[in-house]
Amino acid sequence: MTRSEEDYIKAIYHLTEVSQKTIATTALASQINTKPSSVTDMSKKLAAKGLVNYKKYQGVSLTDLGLKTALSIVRKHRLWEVFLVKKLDFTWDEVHEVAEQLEHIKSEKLIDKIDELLDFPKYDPHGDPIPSKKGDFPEHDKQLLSELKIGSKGVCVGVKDTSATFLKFLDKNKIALGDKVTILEKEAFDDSLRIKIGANQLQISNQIAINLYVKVEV
Amino acid sequence: MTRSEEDYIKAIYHLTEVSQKTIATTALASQINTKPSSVTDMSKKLAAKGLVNYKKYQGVSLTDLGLKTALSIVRKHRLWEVFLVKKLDFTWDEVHEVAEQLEHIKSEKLIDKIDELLDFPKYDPHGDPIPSKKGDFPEHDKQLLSELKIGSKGVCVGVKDTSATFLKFLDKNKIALGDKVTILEKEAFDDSLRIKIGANQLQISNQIAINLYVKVEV
DNA sequence: GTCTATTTTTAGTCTTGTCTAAAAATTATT
DNA sequence: AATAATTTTTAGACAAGACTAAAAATAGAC
Repeated sequence: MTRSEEDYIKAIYHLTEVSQKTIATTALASQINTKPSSVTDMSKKLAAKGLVNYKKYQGVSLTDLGLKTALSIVRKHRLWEVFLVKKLDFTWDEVHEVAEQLEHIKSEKLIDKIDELLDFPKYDPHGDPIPSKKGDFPEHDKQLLSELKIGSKGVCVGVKDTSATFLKFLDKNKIALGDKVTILEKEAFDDSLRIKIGANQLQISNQIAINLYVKVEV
Repeated sequence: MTRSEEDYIKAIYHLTEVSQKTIATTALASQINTKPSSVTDMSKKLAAKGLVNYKKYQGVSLTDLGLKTALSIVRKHRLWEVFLVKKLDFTWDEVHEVAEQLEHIKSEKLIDKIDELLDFPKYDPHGDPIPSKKGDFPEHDKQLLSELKIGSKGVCVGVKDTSATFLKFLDKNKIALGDKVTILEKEAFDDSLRIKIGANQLQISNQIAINLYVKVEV
């Protein structure tokens, strides 16, 4: 598999996570920063290799083989991210670009050993689950902070937006994965929330609340 | 720089280590497993980028910029090799192929952090010196085992042939870098040597002796 | 010093992955 | 249901890198 093919497979996978059904040519093109005509060409090639289902004018979807391939790439990406943060002191907003390169390294032994070195982590630095070698995901009953009722408590477990901007903003506000949160108040006017996080109280905008995942205490 | 360009630069560097002068098109082609005509094309491109000196029919040599580039790639390659052996328990005959991929990862921070994690090693698992960030090499007065006189003592510090075949052969004979050796006898007939290595005695062929570097005790 | 033999370069082709512009199909509108 | 708008595909072109075959230059042999 070429690097480009892997990028397409991964992009299709990520789009499928949100929209379920087949991925439209234009959607894939914009995800991958290319033109629809290029996507059409590549779709044919990937279909010929048995990685995607493709019918003219109907977009693409991953085959079982394609899904397996995608999961292997996602696994590598997320394991490398953990490695960068845990072993090399990268911050969580720095890891993406480098992992984007490292995910294409071809060596099964390498990634297995990295997994072992990290003691088989289940989540990457942004709280995204790391598929196992077989492709299974750890189950996680996370929900967006914005969905919680007043008074409910939870623990921050992930971010939906993984942009450096958002991550640095969280750092600045001393919000980190693992922190305990309680919803104190909801402001109907702008959907902002007053929360207790760790020992502090904080007023956070809806924009934050809809991008922060929490695991609710039962 | 593309991956291909980096491969050319590295190959020119390695050929220069042995032969000093300008590198012939055919020599470079065979090093890189390609055809002379492809080398000519690439030579022009690299010359246009200021990485090599190239004049028709006269081969190529690295410019200062080219040398700097080569050293940076060699540095990355060798640091990754150390990482694979020290942190991930790869054997010294397994590391080359993977390092060949990892050396192309573009992130200055990444390689600096790897360097730090490994505590700034000076030699790779085969005993080859690791250039510093600035491009300086640790000095090393090594010589081939075959060049030693009877009775002289030394320590194994490197291998000239880094093929998996040779490395595994050394493993099988319990010869490792760091081992102390003494030349006991030289067989004029086939240039084989009887040596003391660690606690054992061993008869080794000239083929081994001309591929094993030792640092002589003074 | 001429005449081979070898090396190197050129010219033209191929593949991968991309693009633009135009044509075809699908979807939306009324 | 017919037409307009959008999406998708095709056709043709281009850049990077590589290859083959032929031409040109250099090196070696006598």
